[in-house]
Amino acid sequence: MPELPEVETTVRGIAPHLEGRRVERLLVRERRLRWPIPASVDQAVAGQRVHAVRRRAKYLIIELETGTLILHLGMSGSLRVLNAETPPVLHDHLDLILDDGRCLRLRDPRRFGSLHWTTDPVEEHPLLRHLGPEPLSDDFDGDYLFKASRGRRSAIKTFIMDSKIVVGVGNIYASESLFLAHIHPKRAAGRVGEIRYRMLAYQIKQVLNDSIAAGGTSLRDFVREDGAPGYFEQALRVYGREGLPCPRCGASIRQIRIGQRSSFYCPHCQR
DNA sequence: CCGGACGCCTGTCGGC
DNA sequence: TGCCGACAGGCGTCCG
Repeated sequence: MPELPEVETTVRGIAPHLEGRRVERLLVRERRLRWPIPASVDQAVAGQRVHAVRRRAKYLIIELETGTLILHLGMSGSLRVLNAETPPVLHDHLDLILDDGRCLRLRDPRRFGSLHWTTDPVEEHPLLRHLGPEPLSDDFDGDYLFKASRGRRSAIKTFIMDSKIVVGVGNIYASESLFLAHIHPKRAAGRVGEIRYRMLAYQIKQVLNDSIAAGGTSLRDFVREDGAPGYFEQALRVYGREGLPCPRCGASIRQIRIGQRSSFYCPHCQR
């Protein structure tokens, strides 16, 4: 579900409601997320001031006074800021209850999301330690991708979805950016040239920024912190558009599987 | 080290 | 109408 733009949209939406507030308590209704939430987390966070809310890869980082909450939305998670008295519905697994009568509520039907608490520097957490650069940062560019891809035989789509290479590029934006850069998604990563990688890095930044500006993509259950959907779905060029005409040349968009994931491309524009 | 397959879980949809 | 398999925005783990 949420890729980088959806997580970024969520962070921007919730940060103003959380920063500077105090966490009254953490209310967990379902501990069995991707990893069970230890009961000790509830004790650890109670009473603490929220210093900052930010994003690293697809993780939401909530900095408290003595440590950090690391929240992942998995495939189907979404966060909303609600009055704490609002009755929970099915799959509303936890509330971070604030001192102003509101709460941050996680809904996650598939339970692939997770919540971790750490008192160590967050970048050293096992889940974050080996992550590659942020795609919207200056360390990410075509030269970096070109060097990192030498000798790689995997499909370029799989390559750019590898979080050790670059974070935040999920199944939707991988297809979209490869279309915009005119690269066939099955091309071996090691056989893509420097010029193409410059174009690809540029298009990854472009499509992520455009999606953030539209509030992300709401294919199924993603909603923003206020319950509104994102509007980038209507801007998708190839994802989910099998059989429809390519917006550039009119050829029929194809759907194939690469590494067990659906992939969409234009057979005429992408080689 | 690399690449590919699997599984975690619920909901939805298409075909029969 | 009901059932069943396929599939869905992620990602850690295991195996060759």
